[in-house]
Amino acid sequence: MATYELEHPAIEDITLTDVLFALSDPARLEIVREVAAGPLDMAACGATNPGLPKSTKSHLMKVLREAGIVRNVPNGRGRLVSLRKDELDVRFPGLLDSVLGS
Amino acid sequence: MATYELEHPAIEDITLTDVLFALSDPARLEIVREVAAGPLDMAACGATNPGLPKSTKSHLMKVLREAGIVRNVPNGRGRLVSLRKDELDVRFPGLLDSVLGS
DNA sequence: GCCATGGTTCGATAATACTTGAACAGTTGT
DNA sequence: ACAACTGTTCAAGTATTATCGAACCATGGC
Repeated sequence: MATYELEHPAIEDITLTDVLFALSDPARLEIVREVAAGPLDMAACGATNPGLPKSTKSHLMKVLREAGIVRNVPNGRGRLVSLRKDELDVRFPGLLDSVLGS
Repeated sequence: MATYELEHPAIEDITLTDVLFALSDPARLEIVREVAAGPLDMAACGATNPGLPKSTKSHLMKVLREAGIVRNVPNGRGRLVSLRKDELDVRFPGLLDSVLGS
């Protein structure tokens, strides 16, 4: 069947509280930090959490994606994860930089 | 008995994830916005939530206080709530401004 | 001292969120 | 087509958090 894309919220539907909640978990925040440097294969990120079950990692990623923080697109056999930085910087100016800088 | 002060975390014990979590709830974020303008009697804040039971409000305030976002000191018969802005600005530069500005 | 006022704490219940194995779905390579 | 590989979804169990009445505590005024 066709490559299946996951749902991503439109930039205007992203809420501040959902973003803050998604970032309030250490494991998720760590993923965001890793991805902040540039897009990463899903298999590659989460290096700090080696034994993490894949279903758990998938769920963490889902929360980040549904909050509008991360974009997750099919890439070959796996998926490429990237930070929606430009969009977030417009929607919540300075937020990402202050969080990642702390 | 003596005036009872509540526990407040030292600035260096405040964690980013706890702060983000405390701010990720709409009702708590609203309280922070109200207090951002200046210290407020506890009875005065929460104007947007008229029917809120006092035990619930007390709990919301506790989460904000334990996260290190708010200071809560006895004031006459009631309590005065204030934002720990100066401290937070040192610990997490730009964070509060970007959250409150969004 | 006594009462009214303003908040905290406790306890029980409801609602959310997290974790994980197992089953399933797409893609690549042979 | 088949097998290997990645990741998603489902479902069930666990854990954390929210809610709110009732009881309690401290203060101020009388």
